[in-house]
Amino acid sequence: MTPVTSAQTLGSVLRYYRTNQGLTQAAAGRKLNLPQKTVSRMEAGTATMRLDTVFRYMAALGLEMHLEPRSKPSDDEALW
Amino acid sequence: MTPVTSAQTLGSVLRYYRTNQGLTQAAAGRKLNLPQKTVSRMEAGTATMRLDTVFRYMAALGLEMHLEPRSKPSDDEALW
DNA sequence: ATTCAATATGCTTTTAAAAGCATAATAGAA
DNA sequence: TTCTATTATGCTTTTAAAAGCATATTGAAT
Repeated sequence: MTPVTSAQTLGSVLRYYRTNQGLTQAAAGRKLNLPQKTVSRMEAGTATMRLDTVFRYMAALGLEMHLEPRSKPSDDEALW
Repeated sequence: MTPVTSAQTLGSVLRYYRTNQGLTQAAAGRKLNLPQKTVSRMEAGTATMRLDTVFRYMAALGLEMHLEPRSKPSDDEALW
């Protein structure tokens, strides 16, 4: 759905999917040994987060990523 | 196209889009002040890469990201 | 085979993430 | 408003990315 071009937006999208599954940060993180603290930072949109941490969290939420050419010049607002 | 669930696959996909645009690592990186070295590491699939570095490179290539539920249990092979 | 462009790699400094230890702040329900 | 669950944040150690300096290696063309 929402195109992601920043850590901020990525954080919101991840939070969206987590809450949709009725999970707390701690519960989601437990699945792949990510401490609640780290989940919190990631959802907050920390830009310097490590890539593998993001992929671990995506695995915990059962998500996959797709890359494609940008549709609009810069549409990186959170929409929820 | 290819679902991305790891730094490795992400690297291949980024490389795919770059070469498709007839760009060298240096040329692509120059657009957002990423040294060729960093582009090389990213395309090689360095797992510990920083998230903002990935987004800068995506911007250089005019790409956006989309997250969605995983289609298959684990389909993270490069397909090209 | 040579050559040159392109990619991979090395060393160093500075900067900060990850996670273990935790507590503080906040939101949501009764 | 008062609990309590949830989320945000703090300090420390260990580990490594980013990028400036560069060189080594590889690949593609003639």
